[in-house]
Amino acid sequence: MAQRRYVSIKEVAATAGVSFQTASKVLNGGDVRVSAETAARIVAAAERLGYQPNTIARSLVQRSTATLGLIASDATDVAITLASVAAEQAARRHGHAVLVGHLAPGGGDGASIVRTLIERRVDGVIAAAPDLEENEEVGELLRAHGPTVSLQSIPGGGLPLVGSNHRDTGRIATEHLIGLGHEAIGTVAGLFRRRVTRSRLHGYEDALRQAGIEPDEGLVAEADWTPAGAAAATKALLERRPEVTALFVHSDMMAMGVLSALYEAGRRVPAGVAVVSCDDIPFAQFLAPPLSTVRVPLAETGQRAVDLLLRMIAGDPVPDKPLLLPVELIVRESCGGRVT
Amino acid sequence: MAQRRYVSIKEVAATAGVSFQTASKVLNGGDVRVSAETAARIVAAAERLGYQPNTIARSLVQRSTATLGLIASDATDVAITLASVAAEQAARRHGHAVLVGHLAPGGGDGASIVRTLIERRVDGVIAAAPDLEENEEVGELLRAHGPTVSLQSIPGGGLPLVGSNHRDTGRIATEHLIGLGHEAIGTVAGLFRRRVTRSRLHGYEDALRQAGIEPDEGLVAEADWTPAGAAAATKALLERRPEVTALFVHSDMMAMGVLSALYEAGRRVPAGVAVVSCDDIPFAQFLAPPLSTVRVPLAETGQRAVDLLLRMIAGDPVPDKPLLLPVELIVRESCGGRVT
DNA sequence: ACCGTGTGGGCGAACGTTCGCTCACAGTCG
DNA sequence: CGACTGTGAGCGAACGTTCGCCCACACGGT
Repeated sequence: MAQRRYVSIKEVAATAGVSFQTASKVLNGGDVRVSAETAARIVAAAERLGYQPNTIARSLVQRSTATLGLIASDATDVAITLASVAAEQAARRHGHAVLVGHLAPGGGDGASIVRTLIERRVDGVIAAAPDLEENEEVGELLRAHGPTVSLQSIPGGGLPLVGSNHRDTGRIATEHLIGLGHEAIGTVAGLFRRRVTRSRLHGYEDALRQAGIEPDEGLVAEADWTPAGAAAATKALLERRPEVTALFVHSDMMAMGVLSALYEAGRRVPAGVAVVSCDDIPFAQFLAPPLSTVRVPLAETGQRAVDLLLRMIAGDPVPDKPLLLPVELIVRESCGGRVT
Repeated sequence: MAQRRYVSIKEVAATAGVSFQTASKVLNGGDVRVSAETAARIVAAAERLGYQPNTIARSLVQRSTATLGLIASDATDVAITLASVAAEQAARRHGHAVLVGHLAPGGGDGASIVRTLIERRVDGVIAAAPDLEENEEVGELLRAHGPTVSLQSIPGGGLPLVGSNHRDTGRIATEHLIGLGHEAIGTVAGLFRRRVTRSRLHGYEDALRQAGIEPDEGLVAEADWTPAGAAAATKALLERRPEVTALFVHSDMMAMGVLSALYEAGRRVPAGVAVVSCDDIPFAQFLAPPLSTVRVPLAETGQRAVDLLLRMIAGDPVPDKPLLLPVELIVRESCGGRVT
């Protein structure tokens, strides 16, 4: 457990009887103007001594750390975790490590996280935290810093975005409910000040209007993305509009709270109230009843964000349009119908 | 978005009219043998130029990166996510950044992750991936490397551990079920080859024997920690021992699958089968019915691991005994009784 | 014998810091 | 008035690499 003294390339070179720069060439560099035997000797020495290249020193001269920064939210939200894990794995596949920072609840420490990342000279940043949407300072820091891809809008704009079409999501979910014959369709939405929420609400209203149903504000409940918040919002909604027969919920995590509130209120799902949600987190099918939901390609979002970021780092132009991945309705039982 | 050219301390020094070493002293060092006015001038210059210290260079000379490595499992398991997020936040509170690697399913890339961390010269490593328990190579690398704290046993031993008392967990859950009058108590366990599983199973048997009930192997089902695996295991158990009236499940994530399988089999919870699980992940109370579970202090585990790791890095002796945090039964509805 | 041309390897410089020593200068004391 | 002390700042070296230029040597052709 003793603090390991790392062996440097100089020691390797010494035991192989060459200059350390030559050793560097064969061990890490590509410009191999070295005879095969010398190279073999160096490699053998490195092997024997257990040489581990010091990427810190390398980064210093190359001015690039092969490290990405990832800002994630507090992450009791499984959906975000999914995207960020996928992002990390994708980055590693491309030889990059990932430095993470998880926002404290509220997201007030965003700027300090970004500064940490900058000081460590990450080559680029992925912002996977909805809370950042309200953080001006982070937006500025990120824009000033360097390549950044975000998974949600960042104040001030100008940062490339990878995500999904939220308006479609809201529309698809609502249309499905309409198709099943529902008319009093409520929605348990995320925080109104978030774009995701507003887009999904637009999709919801689009579908309603298209079916000739006038949206009713009383059927819209705001919640804070947590199961607890959603449960409370659902309870209030139920009291306000007991005639509601279907609910579009803005995330699977919130759907858990909704289901729980419905259960407590004695409303059966789907018989009493039909539920469609969004995300399709891995255990959505294990809820009771199995959740019908509009699948958002979370893992793919993470990967695509990394791909894009890496291209930007390589010098490719940044896209001017957000990259929106398609969503897809997954029908299970909570909506009460296999009508697709 | 252009690759930002960072301003170095030399530029700051130049505009302040001092040597860069002096600037270094006031900006980052502690040894301030500098007049107040000079210092002010330097700080002002740094401010104006937007100086961001380059920790890469600093790390090189100080031979310490103020960065920790975190190896996490694939992380659809909320419990692990909880611990690792808490660990990251604790690390940051102490001025350390965290480099993460998420194991691929199966955990075969553990060694490559560790190597990435070592090459980046992390000051210490936290292993928060149960899959590592079967990875010899990772054990060796970690032991050879430097300070490491693990949240589960690592092959070869010798690495300090922070966790909870799994045997207690199994005992407490089972005792509660016994106290409610159950006798045919089954268990949906994790993978048998994991220590956690064996310890919890021991606790389960302890409780049974203490109550004069002889453990029945047919009542023990193995699952792979996923909801899907647990659902399948439950189904099989139900067919094998339809007389079972209570189930101790080895994790809340698996409990979701268990609940789902029970629901499908038409067994009501808790009326038909009582369920107690372990972990108490944040949404355990939003399952249907709300889950009774033995709370494992996951976040605290992550924090304590970081505390310990930091102390080890500072040179404190490594503890010879695992640090086991106490667990606590949380009674909700799935067990069918408020008897404590 | 001379010049060119490869080939194999050495070597200085640079990356941006920290660390500790040196040094100039002014003030204080005997 | 000289020696000592303390203060403020400079400066060389080092951390472990990569990068590109330089050099020695051997070989082939004229």
